[in-house]
Amino acid sequence: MEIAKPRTRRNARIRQAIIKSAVEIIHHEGVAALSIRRIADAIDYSPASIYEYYANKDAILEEACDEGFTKLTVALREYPTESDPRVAVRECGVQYVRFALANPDYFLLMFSMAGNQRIDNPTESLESQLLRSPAFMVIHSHIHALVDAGYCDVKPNYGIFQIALSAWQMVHGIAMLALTTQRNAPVDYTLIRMTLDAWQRGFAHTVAERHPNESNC
Amino acid sequence: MEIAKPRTRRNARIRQAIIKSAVEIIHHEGVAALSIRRIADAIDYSPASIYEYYANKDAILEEACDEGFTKLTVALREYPTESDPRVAVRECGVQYVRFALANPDYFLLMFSMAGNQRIDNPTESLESQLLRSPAFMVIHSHIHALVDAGYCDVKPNYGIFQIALSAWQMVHGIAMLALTTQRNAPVDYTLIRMTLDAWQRGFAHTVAERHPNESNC
DNA sequence: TATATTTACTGAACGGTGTTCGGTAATTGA
DNA sequence: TCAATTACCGAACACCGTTCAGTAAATATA
Repeated sequence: MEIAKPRTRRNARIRQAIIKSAVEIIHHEGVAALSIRRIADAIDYSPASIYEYYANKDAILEEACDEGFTKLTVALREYPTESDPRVAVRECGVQYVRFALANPDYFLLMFSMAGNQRIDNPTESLESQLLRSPAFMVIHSHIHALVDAGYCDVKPNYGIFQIALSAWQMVHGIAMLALTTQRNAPVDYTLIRMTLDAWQRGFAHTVAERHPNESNC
Repeated sequence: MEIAKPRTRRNARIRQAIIKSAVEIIHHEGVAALSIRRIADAIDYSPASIYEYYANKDAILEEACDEGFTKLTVALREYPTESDPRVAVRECGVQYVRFALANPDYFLLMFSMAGNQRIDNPTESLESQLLRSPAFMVIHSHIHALVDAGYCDVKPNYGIFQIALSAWQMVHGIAMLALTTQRNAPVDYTLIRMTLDAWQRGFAHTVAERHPNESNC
């Protein structure tokens, strides 16, 4: 089993071709245009043959999404870690939004599939799940550097993980609203940077103080 | 044309029944279970008859989404305006997240349709478009009160509108990530309130100052 | 090399979808 | 009462994801 047999490699190549054409169709014609018959056409197979390589359409989409998250991780890593962590955090967020806007249908698909993902361990905490996600870890490590550099305080019940999650929520909201409700409007990255700087300023020094008159639940 | 004719009222009632059953199906069985034949069954008509009242399925979904945004607006208005604006802004955000989590499929549909909405005036600015949206205006007016009370500064190129948009982006990100990637995880509203307070703190007094080493574009 | 066995692939079909269209029944206005 | 409009439906079209029996090809066995 050390060396892959020809059959196994052919198998892998066809699986790859299926995913590749799926991603291309999504990118060029939108996710609505993607069908098993369309993929089969593109790789010169019959529709039924696709099912020799993937259990169903969802399995294909899942694998395409996994690739998408890998690409997203690469994009997030683009800004160097060794620079000013305040800038790194902000530019990492900018990269997130840029990726979303550059691959709108793909990005929307990634996050509409995310809920259907098979849960390997349902009892696993949200925190440990996210800490195994490379894309989230890029944000997390930048936040870590921000805290280490003293630009940001952590509280007992609101630590690096919570701040990183909040950063993800902020940039995800910017990206999603731009994709869904402002698809035609031009994107002003100067404004986005100002927003991200303001977000960051909120976590400087006084993270966990609550405003008065809190209402619970 | 002052008084509606019986035919017109019957027409309106059937249109309403179509939307009502559509919303019910989405709420009880998810958006994937919704079909023209399913709606026709529910209101005791043939599938073809539906097309006497709506041009196609998208027109039905659009009207259902409009209703959803109205319900969202009502939910956002739940917290009183006359209270401390800092708390009002935060609790308005909490209401946004609560609505999303209470109507997951409906909420996701609303924002997946939003991009397909017919644009009455394509040249209209994003700002004036949003200022006509009642749901956004609830957030906007709370931010207005926050600024008026002196808790928050405005800059020439980053005013009330931008702050309100940023607030929407923040709560939308929280809601969407909770719905898509953390659907099984329990939601901690205490943490969400801390996040929203931190967001708000970022806009206190020093909104538009940029961090060093800015990279443009 | 010849044969048995596993693998790869396909055509046709099933039940579902949104949508259209010709025809019929019901309602309306004159 | 009768013509004209409206409401409604059955049947069909073209697509979808998926299954399955059956055939062709590749592999393993002798």
